[in-house]
Amino acid sequence: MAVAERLTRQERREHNRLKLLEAAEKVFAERGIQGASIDEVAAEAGLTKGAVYSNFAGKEELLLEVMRYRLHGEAQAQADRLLHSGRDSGELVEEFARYWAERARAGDQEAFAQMTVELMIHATRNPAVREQLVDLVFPPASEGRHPLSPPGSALAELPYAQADAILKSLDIGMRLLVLLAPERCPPELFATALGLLTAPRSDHP
Amino acid sequence: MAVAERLTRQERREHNRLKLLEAAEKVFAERGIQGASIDEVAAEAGLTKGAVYSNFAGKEELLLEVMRYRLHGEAQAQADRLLHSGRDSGELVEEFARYWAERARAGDQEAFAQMTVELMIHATRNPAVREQLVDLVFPPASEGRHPLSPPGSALAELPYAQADAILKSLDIGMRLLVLLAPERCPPELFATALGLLTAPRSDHP
DNA sequence: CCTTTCAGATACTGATCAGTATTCGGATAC
DNA sequence: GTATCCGAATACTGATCAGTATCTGAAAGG
Repeated sequence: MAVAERLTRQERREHNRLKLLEAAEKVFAERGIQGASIDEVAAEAGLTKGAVYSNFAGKEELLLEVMRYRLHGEAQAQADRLLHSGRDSGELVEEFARYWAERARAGDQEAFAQMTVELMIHATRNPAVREQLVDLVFPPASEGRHPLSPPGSALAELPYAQADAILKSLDIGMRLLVLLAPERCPPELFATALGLLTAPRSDHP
Repeated sequence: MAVAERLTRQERREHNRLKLLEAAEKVFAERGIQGASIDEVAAEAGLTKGAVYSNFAGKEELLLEVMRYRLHGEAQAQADRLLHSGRDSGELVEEFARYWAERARAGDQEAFAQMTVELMIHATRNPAVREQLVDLVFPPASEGRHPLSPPGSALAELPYAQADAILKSLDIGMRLLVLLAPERCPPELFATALGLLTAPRSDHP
């Protein structure tokens, strides 16, 4: 285990960069964005402040890099795969809801949810950050029907952007309530809410 | 205007306490909970740090007092009146949605929304705060049908607590998205979402 | 009036932290 | 093997801030 690895400079640098990103996610979530210190992030990664400033321009850039790293990471890829598989909409909704609850229960997700919300608030006060975060949260809009709204449901009658914004609101809002009070807002409730939104429309034009 | 008012000690103290609460709300929203300094809150109120520590035990208590003040204040009273007037559920939903959008657009609401979300996150890390905030956000549960879910709607078939949690998730989540990106998530979308949730159920048992 | 009281002002302390300047040591290049 | 380079460690600076200890002036009380 403790075999001193012999790495090239480049390898070592990349390795350290990743360790810093992971440490930052953890520490930012634990302490809050404003409460987290660069020193603590570095220590969590087994490095020092020098490493942080050598790899990132400052706290703010570190923050955004963590978001990018995560959003492009495995978790998001998985959700995307689920969302854009050619699957039937009905079971897709069910599966997505199950997946959501499962991840909400898993601890690893908590850190990210906390950081996301905090970064949103932070972005509200900082136009430069806001712009970048909006691009991350609302990627270039698709057209047509939202993958999570089965044809025939009321949700499916909305333009993509609207359905998307509604679902994202529910997603982020419920994540927050689950974090705050899982006993009042259990993760399974997401499936219920999603069910309501995607229920077949009672059709009188 | 600048007539030096002659007040009793008690009057002056109460007056200053209120000024501090209002200043705190503004500063906490502008700078963030961790970023706001007691000195700045005091200055915003035209007072000094001494006044804050004379009226509140510390930063944390000030924070919670602001929440209580606001939640019991005029705005909330108004919403409650709306919610519990004996009105017909259908127009109640409409009116509530209109009210929601109107307040989301008004600047005064922004500060509170930001503070609420931040305090939620803060509470997540601090059990004592969490407990108090949960009591504020989820007041002693009512029974039966939720006032915002018209009889016959799918939402009305859920227990009060579940309907409540779903609506609160949507509320807080959309507030956050409206704050972050009103151009992607306009306040009117709340009415749309609420309409979906409270649409009459397509009834096959 | 003159004394007491106390809300709030002022002054201070200790701690934390972002960012910078400098140094160090191992990898790289020759 | 020696010189160079550069990523990270270390040391330092200036600023901020929560909380405390002390002081002050005006209202309360006689």
